[in-house]
Amino acid sequence: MSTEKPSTGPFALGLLLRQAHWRAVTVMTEAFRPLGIELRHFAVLVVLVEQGPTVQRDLAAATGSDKAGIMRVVDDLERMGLAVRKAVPGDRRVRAVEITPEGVELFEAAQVAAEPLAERLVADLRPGEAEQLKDLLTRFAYPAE
Amino acid sequence: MSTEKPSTGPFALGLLLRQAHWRAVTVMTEAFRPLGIELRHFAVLVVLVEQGPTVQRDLAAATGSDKAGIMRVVDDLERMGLAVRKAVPGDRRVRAVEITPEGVELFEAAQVAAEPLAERLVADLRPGEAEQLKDLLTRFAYPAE
DNA sequence: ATACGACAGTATCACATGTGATGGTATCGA
DNA sequence: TCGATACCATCACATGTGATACTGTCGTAT
Repeated sequence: MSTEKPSTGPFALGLLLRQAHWRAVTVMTEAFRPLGIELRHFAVLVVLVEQGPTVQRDLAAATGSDKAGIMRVVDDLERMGLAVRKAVPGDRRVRAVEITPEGVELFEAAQVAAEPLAERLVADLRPGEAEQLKDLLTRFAYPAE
Repeated sequence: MSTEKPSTGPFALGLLLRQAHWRAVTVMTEAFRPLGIELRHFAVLVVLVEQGPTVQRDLAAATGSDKAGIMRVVDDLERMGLAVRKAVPGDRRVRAVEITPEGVELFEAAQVAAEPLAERLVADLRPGEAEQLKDLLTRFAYPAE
């Protein structure tokens, strides 16, 4: 599935981003496989840990998927016992999603599992270059205004 | 569709790559829309221009999609008159895909259309940083060996 | 008070994409 | 020459994803 090294031209950067993203996704997916979850499940868990109980609408906004996709992910998480939907007093339309103790446990296990892989991803970069890359990517991905 | 700025941790780099890649894809897709093709069509054209007539299996390897996907893309290109399947003398199993003059024409038009957008993508970076980013991404995406 | 628009969540559909099976051809070895 | 094996392109199918329509609830204004 690996692609060729791109040549120059206006598309070089895009192709590089694609390949780099693909590599990161592949490695992380592999890391999560033994835990029984996929990236998108974990992405939701991250938000739940950082923000506490969250409405599905906000989960969709925070992860970039749409509400239908979030519904399926939350369905999965609920089936696995990693999160629960709870009624919100005062607004019966919304159902807040809350992480369970099992979910927290798995989240921490995922952190531990991912750490060495994240290290290995940037192993070929010289000291400091990883931070440099993150800085450049941040400014590229979130241009001013 | 835009996601939140990622925090720190082992996943920051992956999330940044995702967001950066998404931005590049969005911009380029928009650039190709008036030409009537999509990114994956153009990706095949790039290979055809750079390497000349190419077997479908190699196209699949070069673009990262699978053989069935390549078949559908080549179907599209043939329908649009941008490429043709030609029998290969000496091996009747394979059909080499070759770009047509119309294909070359559209390829060059796409280059012209993409150039200013590629500039704009890196407009927020300081001089030289675009090359730096490309260099880092290359070493990240294609680790030694 | 009720009628209306806005919105959260759900269910359903259409479509795109990846995987396994099939047909046909070339290559190798006996 | 013939049979076995390898390989390419295609087809048919299953799976997953995004878009659409629907239900129930809330806020608001008349």
